[in-house]
Amino acid sequence: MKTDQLGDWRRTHYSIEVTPELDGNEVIVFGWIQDIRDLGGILFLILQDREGNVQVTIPRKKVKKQIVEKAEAVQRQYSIGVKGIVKRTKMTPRKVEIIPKEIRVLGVAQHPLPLDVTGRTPAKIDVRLDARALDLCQQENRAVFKIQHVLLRAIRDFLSEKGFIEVHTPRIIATATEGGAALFPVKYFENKAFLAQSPQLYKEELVLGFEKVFEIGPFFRAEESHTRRHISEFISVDIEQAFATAEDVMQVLEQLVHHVCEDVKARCRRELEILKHDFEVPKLPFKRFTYDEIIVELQNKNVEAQWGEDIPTPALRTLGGLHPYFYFITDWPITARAFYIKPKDGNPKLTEGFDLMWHWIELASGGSRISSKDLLVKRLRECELNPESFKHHLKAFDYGMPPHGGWAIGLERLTMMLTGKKNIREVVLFPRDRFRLTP
RNA sequence: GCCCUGGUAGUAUAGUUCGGUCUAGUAUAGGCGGCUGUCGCCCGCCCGACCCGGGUUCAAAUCCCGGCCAGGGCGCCA
Repeated sequence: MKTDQLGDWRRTHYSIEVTPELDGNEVIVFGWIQDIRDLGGILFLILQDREGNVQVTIPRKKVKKQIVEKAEAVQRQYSIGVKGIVKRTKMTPRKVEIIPKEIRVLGVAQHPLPLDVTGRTPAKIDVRLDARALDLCQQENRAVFKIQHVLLRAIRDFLSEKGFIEVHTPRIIATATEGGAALFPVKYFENKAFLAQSPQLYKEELVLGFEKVFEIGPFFRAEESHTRRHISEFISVDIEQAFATAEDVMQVLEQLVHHVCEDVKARCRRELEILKHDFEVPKLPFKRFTYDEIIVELQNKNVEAQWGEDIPTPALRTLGGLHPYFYFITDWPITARAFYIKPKDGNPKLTEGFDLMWHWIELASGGSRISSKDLLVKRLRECELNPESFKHHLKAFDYGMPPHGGWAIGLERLTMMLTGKKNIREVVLFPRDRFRLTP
């Protein structure tokens, strides 16, 4: 089918801005055909744009032949423009409809479509992700990312207000020796390089010049994980602050979470309604449990949890049942934390590291950092890492490294919490996981 | 990497227990026709599928073996 030119048409209103008060006015709307109901003498087109939808009503005998021809030619998901007169009516849920004066078909769709755009026959996640661009035309799926957008803005506003400066550290790094997660290797001219798994070392170096920094960006982990909460490419929100303790940055974190919950609740009422999801704004301060307290609690429940180890997933699920909201786990054993986390004064078996939990999900982790070069070198060796590989990083500790601390929160996990989605893939536009590299 | 479950039209499902009733049912999408107030419109007709390979059997969507793919869980995971 031949499409029309956009010409001099420009949108005057989004679908939801077409209200009964505009009765009699001429509007131009653009969008996609979501549904067609042809009753014979009268034909209804449901036009959807990113904000919602509006009905275009075509009484066959009362409008020009050109309009009837266009209306009969369109199918679901065609993009069209409609210039028409707004009519107040009792016949539609939104009490308004548009009687077209002209329709322009701007984009055609191949049928059958890979999934039902009305959502009446819901497709499975795998099918949806294969046709993600189309999947995101459904308002429920779009609502997730509108919420994420508001969330990101709230984070930036909050941290900027608190005096943090937004920075960007390299995604391409030289050494794979930070320990922990597996890295993706990349070819870097004649050298081997890796995709960064975190901005940790860089953000620590940056507290020298900037004192308080934050970064929001993607990081990469080549883990074999196959769960609903792991992906290979994820967005991390990181902060690092000079002259601060673990408790100081925990307060920044809980205030941030509180702030974004309030903000999303206030600004995304419609999206939350679409998602049929609600949450309580958490009270401050969040509960704090030491690692020891948690281990005792688990042992009292006869759940297996070895002191000194990370808490196994089944045990975390139990914890989620016992503490069904936000809480911190503090004072982790040194054996379960990264080399740069500061050991606790007076008890070198423990650290000033913490995790922020939401139910059984690890939302964020952070802590005070080691600021003494000698101690950092000692810890590297204990963790069987080669200090030589960290020589550039260690240099920063020769320039007056202050006591500092920070944390990292997984943006997708926070989005899951705010949207009620149970699979992290739902809150990533084009997720990358162990078995998915496209689209 | 390990374990569990699954793979039936474009989509979503029934059928697999215990092989034959399956010429594989249903809904929705798509095609044609009808209908002037629908809003999951309705009515009639049509189109369209058993993941791939091998095996057992008179007979396989159904049982067995191998493969591929997917979902979930575990481990791993700053």
